[in-house]
Amino acid sequence: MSTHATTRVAAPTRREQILREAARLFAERGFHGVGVDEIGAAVGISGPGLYRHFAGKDAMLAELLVGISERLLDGGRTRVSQDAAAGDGSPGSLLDALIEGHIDFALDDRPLITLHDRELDRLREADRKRVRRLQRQYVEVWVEAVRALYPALAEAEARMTVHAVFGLLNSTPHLTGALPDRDATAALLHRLARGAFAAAACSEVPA
Amino acid sequence: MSTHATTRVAAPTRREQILREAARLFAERGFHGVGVDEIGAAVGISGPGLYRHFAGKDAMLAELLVGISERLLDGGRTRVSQDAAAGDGSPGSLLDALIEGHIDFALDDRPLITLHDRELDRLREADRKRVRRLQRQYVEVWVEAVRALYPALAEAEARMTVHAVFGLLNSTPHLTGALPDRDATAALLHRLARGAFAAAACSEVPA
DNA sequence: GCAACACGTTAACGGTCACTAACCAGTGCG
DNA sequence: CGCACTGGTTAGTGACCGTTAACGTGTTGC
Repeated sequence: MSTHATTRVAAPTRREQILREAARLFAERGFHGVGVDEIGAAVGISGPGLYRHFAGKDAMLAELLVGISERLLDGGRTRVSQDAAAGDGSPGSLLDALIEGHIDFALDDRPLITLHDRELDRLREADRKRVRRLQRQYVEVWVEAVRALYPALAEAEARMTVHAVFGLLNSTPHLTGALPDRDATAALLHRLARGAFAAAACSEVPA
Repeated sequence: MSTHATTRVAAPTRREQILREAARLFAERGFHGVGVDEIGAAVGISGPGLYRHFAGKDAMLAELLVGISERLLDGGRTRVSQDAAAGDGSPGSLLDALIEGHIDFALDDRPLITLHDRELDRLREADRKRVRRLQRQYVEVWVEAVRALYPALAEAEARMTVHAVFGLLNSTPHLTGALPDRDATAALLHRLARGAFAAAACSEVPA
């Protein structure tokens, strides 16, 4: 990859570099478990040099979590629009697109996924509310897609199912070590998610 | 251990009380995020009084995590034996029993479930290895049950599916606040898990 | 009665850690 | 040149926190 990269995806700026390493370290050892000196060391500068780029450790976590949540929501909404525009009819296409997008995210940004549901409580009130709002909106995008496909499914059950499927898709970080084959993993996860949704819709209230 | 405890389930001893509150606090704010004074305050004693019952903060976490892992594995193995003994034939009965047991655990001991996959790295090497070993054995119990029901499913995929289903079942702590109806929740989760397993077994390699 | 002990208490200590202060090298620019 | 600004550096500081020390108090067995 590009040391100079004359074109678009410019070389990763220092800020981004710091954020990436911080995400990795936070995911590995927890927010409180990693010191600013370690974060600095991970990008080649040491300790308080970070304060030229961030107001503090909290600010790094906040930017990470808000960033993840925004990217997830944006990605979801983009797929909704694309699917609506393409209007090719197949009823599950939107749900498939959402699942695929989430899987890409879970596989490519494992540290962020870990942080996303692990360190939310370490945020200041304002940031936490913002992240929760974004998360709620993302869930809502999914719930609508699910209910469009399975109209018989009640809203409460759809929402819980979406949460559960998130847990399923986000389970990849728990697989210690690199996973063997990315495509096969993605395909399997996709199948599992669809299976869960189908089961949710089937035999809704079992007497 | 027990001071005298002539009988079985005596009133909750101080130790157990401390463990429960510590689990709750660790789950809420992370191992490093909660101080010994808070744990003490949660059980009515203050600060260093805890050291009459535990060697240190680490020891509490270790006992919690080892305890969870042992209870899970024991529960799983018990159900395997019971199912084998009852030998009533229905092929999915063992898997259903495992799912049900895990759901009971996830719903009744939410803080422990949270700790179980969040704070493992805060343990000393020896304890961490022990917990991982127990977890691996528990997964293996599931993998065998799954492959007994779906013999066509490859072992690697079965194992990954089991991990994913754990993620699905363990998603309940993320549902902020008390869940509305325990039985309905359990039934839904059970259905989702079965759906995921069925999907894993279906159309194993898609060309 | 009293020694031993279980179970607390408060005070202090040592280390860690986020953050600040003060300082400094390079770069672009008039 | 001089000047400002960016992005570093090291040293220090105040707070927090896990742990230990020293001490006290009821209960229990002999």
